[in-house]
Amino acid sequence: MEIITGIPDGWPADDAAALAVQDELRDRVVLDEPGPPPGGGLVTGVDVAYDDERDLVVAAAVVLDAATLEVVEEATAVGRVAFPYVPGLLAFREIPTVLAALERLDSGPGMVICDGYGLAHPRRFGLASHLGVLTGLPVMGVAKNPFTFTYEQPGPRRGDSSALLADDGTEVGRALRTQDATKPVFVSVGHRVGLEGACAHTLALARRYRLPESTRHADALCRRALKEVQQAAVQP
DNA sequence: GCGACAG
DNA sequence: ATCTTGTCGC
Repeated sequence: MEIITGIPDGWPADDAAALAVQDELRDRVVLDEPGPPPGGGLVTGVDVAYDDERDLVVAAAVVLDAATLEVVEEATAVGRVAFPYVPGLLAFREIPTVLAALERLDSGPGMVICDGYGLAHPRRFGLASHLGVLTGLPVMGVAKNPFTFTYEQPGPRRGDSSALLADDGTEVGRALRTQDATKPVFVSVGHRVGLEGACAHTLALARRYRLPESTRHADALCRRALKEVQQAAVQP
């Protein structure tokens, strides 16, 4: 469980190289599929935690039964941080280790839900889109912040939503209220799923808390796994 | 030029 | 993301 995922050969070494990769992959995104029907099947939450001191990143993938919200399977992976944090280039920091965690699952992941954005991105190719193109899986993103985008405050009730807008007025996602009187989450499409379906999945997975159960489980697991790795580093 | 900016 | 104590509230 302490195998460290290597950074792939040819991984972008600077911003310019990363921008070129986004430019090359962006038109492989599939946006004309409605995606898997909400409320059933499998959904997999992915998330990462960092230790910048040791240059480590731990990724977690947690598979849930979308109907019952029961955990079906969990996997983690440890890697080297593959890129600095640059707004708009988040994917290059997380993807190698997230892929490693996904590959360690025995079950098929179904639809993947990640922290961050897909279409809602400066070049319309955020983490969720990137992960989708690399895996071929349906992927959507649920973010906690609006990034650089603007939105009208949605209604106060669970299920109320409003458009998340880019500078040019394009709808790149939705601000979706998942609980009464709590801050909305920001949903966007990654790959092979529509915005309506992505919002429906988000609501179905956020019955009780603001964030979907998938991301809550993945977040808890990668933090736990990171702590274990840190303990092992101190006490060999 | 300056500030803002998913995680 | 991460650094960090207590605290208000269901």
